[in-house]
Amino acid sequence: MNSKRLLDKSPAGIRVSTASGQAGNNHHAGNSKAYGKTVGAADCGVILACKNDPSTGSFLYTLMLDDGTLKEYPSGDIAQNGIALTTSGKEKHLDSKKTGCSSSVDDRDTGPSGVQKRGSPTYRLIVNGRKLDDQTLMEGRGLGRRAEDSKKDPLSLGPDASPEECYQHTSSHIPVPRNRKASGHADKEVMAATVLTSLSTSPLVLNPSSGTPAAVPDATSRGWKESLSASYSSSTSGNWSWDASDQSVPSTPSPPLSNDVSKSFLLSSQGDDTIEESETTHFLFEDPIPRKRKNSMKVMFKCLWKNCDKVLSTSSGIQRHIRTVHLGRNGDSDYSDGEEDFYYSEIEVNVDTLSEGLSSLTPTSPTTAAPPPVFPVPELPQSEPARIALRGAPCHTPLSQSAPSTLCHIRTDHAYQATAPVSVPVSPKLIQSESGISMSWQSPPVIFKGLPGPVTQIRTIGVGEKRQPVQHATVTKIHPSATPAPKPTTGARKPRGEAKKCRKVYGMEKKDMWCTACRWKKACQRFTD
DNA sequence: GGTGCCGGGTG
DNA sequence: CACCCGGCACC
Repeated sequence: MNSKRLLDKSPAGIRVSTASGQAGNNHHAGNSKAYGKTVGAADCGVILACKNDPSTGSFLYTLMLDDGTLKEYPSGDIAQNGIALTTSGKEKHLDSKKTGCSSSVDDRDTGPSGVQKRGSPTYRLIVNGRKLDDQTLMEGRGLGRRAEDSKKDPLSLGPDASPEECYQHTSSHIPVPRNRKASGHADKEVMAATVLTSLSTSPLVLNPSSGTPAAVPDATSRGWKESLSASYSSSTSGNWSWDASDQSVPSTPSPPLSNDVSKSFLLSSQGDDTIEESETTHFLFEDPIPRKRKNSMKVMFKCLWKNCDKVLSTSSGIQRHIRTVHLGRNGDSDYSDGEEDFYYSEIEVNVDTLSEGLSSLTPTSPTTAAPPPVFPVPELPQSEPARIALRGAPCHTPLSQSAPSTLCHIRTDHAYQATAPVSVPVSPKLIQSESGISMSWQSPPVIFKGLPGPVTQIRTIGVGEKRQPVQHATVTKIHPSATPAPKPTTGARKPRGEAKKCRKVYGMEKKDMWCTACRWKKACQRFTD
């Protein structure tokens, strides 16, 4: 279960954009495919997208150069300029099966046909005749990505980066490298890449064409959910910038989790969480060490103009882009009346890691304290360009939906000492942020401890335990009235769980195999109810 | 009576 | 805090 520990690094250098715009509305249509790949070579930037040019029948590769500018190259030019896209893989079957809509990533982990998921082709990007394998690719990247930001980057251009293949790949379909399990980093980045990729292609609220937030295509959602669930099963996955500075932002949209997500998560967790060697369990659920990732945020600027998803690394660049392309102004002039600010968003990309997310999800994490609200992003003031962190993306991307909400609980043997997630039995309608933004509070559909079971919620809700007040405290900050009256149910004992506990499983003679809680005569954390 | 685990004690 | 344990409720 190496896959449980994934996503140590976020694909900072990975930038994806839907060349055709439509911001997520048709990213399954196969009209345009986006691939993010940062190539360390100085003479190459980031391949942002590969899009089909219906007028010429050829394909255009959108490259972001290190200076933040975008250039488009016909596929022919790409080849002529020495950038060739090849693959050594044999992933055809995968591609054809997944018609670009379903997530291949999650299948890798959770699908029944897990075998096929291993051993992805080795995608290669050839730059000026130099074949860049994963190792090479990670050595240096454009977009200001620091070399240490990533050890591996399995996300590469699709197999046979021919236009054909390019065409077939949707943004939600990222080839998953195989035979990379050993390091584990590959999977991490795959997950990270998938998340970012899908995110960037999700509908933008500011995009009029995107319609209501709920308009996210099912396929997209499913892909998201699947990929996310995969990352959940990895036990460590993305912290989508839930850093402290962002907690104060009440407008962080993050729709409630779907049951699918939780289900997937639970299932995967359950599968992983069967009786194992305690050592393994310890390893898998080991508490990540919280770290600061403040300075690991890379700010990118994304054009919000309808049907335009340009992503540039500099504000000036994006402003220039908007002025020239969308506002029809003289591109040479640096004059800016600030109007451009309306048309691009600042995107914080956590270049550090996705996996550290869990570690930061402390009991006071907004995840538990403030369930992601569901609402459209209000118009952003001109004075401050839209600041949309990934988790706060204006659209209800699956990422924002679930990443923070579902990754919040770490299961450890000491988990009982941490604040356990509590499903507050409050109607979503009752919760409203002080800013007037309605928030949807659903009982976390995701059970934190890996072992699903109805009892868990009953238990957390119904019993006044020491751990509960912490939860209430944080909730109260959001909306005191939403907090049920403290239960003075002293003496109320929660019903005994039905699950076998360590004592029964291992027996007294193997007490050292018990979870710590059991050893300490605390509520078993290994076999939760 | 065995078990789970709360509540409290100790270092 | 980590660790331990008395004692009680549940089965």
